[in-house]
Amino acid sequence: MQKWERSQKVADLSTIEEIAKEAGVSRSTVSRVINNDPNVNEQTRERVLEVVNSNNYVPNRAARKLAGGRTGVIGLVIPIGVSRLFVEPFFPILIQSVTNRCNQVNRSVMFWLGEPEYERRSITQILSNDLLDGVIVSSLKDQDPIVAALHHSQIPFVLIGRYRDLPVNFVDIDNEKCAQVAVNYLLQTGRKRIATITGVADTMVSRERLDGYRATLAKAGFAVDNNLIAEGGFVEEGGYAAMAKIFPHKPDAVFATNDAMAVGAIRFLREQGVRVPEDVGVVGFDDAPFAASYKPALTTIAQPIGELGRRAVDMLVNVIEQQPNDVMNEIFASDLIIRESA
Amino acid sequence: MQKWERSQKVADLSTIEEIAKEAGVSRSTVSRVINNDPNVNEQTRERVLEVVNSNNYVPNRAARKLAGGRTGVIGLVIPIGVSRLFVEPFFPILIQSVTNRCNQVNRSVMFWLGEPEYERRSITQILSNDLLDGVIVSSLKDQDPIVAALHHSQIPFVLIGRYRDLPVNFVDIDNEKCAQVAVNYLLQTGRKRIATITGVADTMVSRERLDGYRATLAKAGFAVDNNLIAEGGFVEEGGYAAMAKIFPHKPDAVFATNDAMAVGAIRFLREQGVRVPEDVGVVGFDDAPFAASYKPALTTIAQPIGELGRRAVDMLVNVIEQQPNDVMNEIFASDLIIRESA
DNA sequence: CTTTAGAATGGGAACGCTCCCAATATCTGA
DNA sequence: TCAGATATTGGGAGCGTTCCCATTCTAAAG
Repeated sequence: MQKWERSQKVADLSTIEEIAKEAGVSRSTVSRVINNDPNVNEQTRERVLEVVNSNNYVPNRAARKLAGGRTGVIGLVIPIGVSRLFVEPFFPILIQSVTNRCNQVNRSVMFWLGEPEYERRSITQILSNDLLDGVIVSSLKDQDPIVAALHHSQIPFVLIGRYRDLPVNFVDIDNEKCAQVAVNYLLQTGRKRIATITGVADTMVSRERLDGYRATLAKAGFAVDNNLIAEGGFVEEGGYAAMAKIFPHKPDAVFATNDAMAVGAIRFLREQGVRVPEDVGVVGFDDAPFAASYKPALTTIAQPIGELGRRAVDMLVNVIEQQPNDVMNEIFASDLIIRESA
Repeated sequence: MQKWERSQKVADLSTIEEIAKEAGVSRSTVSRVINNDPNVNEQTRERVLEVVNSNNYVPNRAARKLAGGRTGVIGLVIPIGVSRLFVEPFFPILIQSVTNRCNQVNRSVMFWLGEPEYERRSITQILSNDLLDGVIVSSLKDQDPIVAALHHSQIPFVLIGRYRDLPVNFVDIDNEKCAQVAVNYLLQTGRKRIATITGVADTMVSRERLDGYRATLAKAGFAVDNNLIAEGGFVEEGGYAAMAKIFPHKPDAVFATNDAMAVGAIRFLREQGVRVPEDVGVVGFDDAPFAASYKPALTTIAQPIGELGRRAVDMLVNVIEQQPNDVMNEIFASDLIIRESA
């Protein structure tokens, strides 16, 4: 009930003008204080701050926005369907890390999840949503029109995962390198017929991981057998189906480009009476929370998902506030976690 | 590229005043049209609408709010930590269904995910976030101060899951009844020592499921053995640990109050060489996406999660627009899905 | 043909903030 | 001691809406 009273008090002095009066200064001075303008006398600042805090004053975001300021609201757009959203741990972790960081830096998050497909309406809604200071977009398909639209608009934005066609701000991991590490490990452990299960076509991340797979195999002097490549759409069922397609071609290892598909693949193998890792080694990708406790525990590439989300927020805030001329990129390292499955 | 040009056009005529000029009417008339005021000549309305549409005009939400209108933004608050968020499929599905419905009814979603704990600051931030028309809250603990705060403020809100201490709007399932169905099924199949793994203490949902378990057992003439009750915190690890505690007391069945814990319990049982369902039957709760493909396929209670989310949105929109005097409640039915684990 | 109710429309004021410029207070050095 | 900076502060204007009241127009009634 105490908190209840506090929140009651919120309503008492709720405009900048009221705070100003209480503190014995002008509206402008209060504005300067809450916006960290250096041109304020230190004592005045303290006095104002005290009134602000004791009244639990929070500036009205709508008014602030209208007057040309910022709202402190960041948009998060993840254009994928339900099926992936709740199967891949990537997304909950990402969402969590983005929202947490936003809260830390005193921002709110507005959310758009995978519409079946962008229509003009959705994009318009996001872009012309005057409440947003900036936007974070993850898991794009190639040519997703939202990027061009965002790029053309003046709204600051950051991608999680890179984009080919335009110079944009992004954070990402080095997918090609990751694939290389995974495949090399498989090669080192003596595998000869290494398959791969790819994610979603039209996707940078899928393409890069596949490129890495191909390049590494080629470099090691192995021919790439297209029968050993199948698409799994990043979901467990897809991994199962892809494994079914690949299996007749006698792989002795599989690089599944995420853990959900690795699990699907293992499920298929198990049903065939194939032992993992003895007969076929499986490497996943993501280091999902279940990866360690799964039987067999998954050998997998650990993406710093939380770090990606946090950095995306920081980068976006930086773009919003500093308006730099150059685009910013940041590539994160990932590790191979060796466990039981390969 | 076409879409790009469209979004360019958005910027052209972007204020109500410009639209008014273009349509040859006043600001007020345009406002009436976009707010569906009946006092507008039909021809005028059409003309205005045409200009609005061809210019892809969207009213400025900040201005609208400031002038006393609505923003069309709904807050979604889910006060749980990461650990549950990405382990329980309940949340992604809920989030997805809420955001989708919001998009359908032309609303945006603003998001607060499980802070370690509410501080005054968080609540203030949510409540005094003048950008919100209303709030949906899910997965509360008892006495969560946000409910009292919300209740006291004038902000319309709807809970997903009921709340004991105050008359509030909510949607929910009948947890007690569900538990009854699950336990009765176990009894019917001849189980004699039925255990239960509860979720998070201080939680209506846990308490209700436990009450249902107790009542059903009592009604069937069985004594309730507290050794057969353990808390699992709604996570897989917790289910495993709870099963470890219960196991020495020779249960022949377990009602796990969600699927994640059911999986944890089965993992433990398997490690002990116990067969499921032959030696110990396991019933879960949620009908998680993995429940059907799990081995053994989970017998579980199917909650209409998507429906809960959608109805919560509809109810909230109704509250926002109609401002009814009475609180609204809606209880959804759930089904027992019989598969292999019991 | 005039009057009047009602339909349709227009425009001022206000919402709470930031930006900008002007005004005042304080300090510096010769 | 005084001009000229410099530090601090104050207040008007305006952001794009909605609400409310006033005004204009229309058509029916007398």
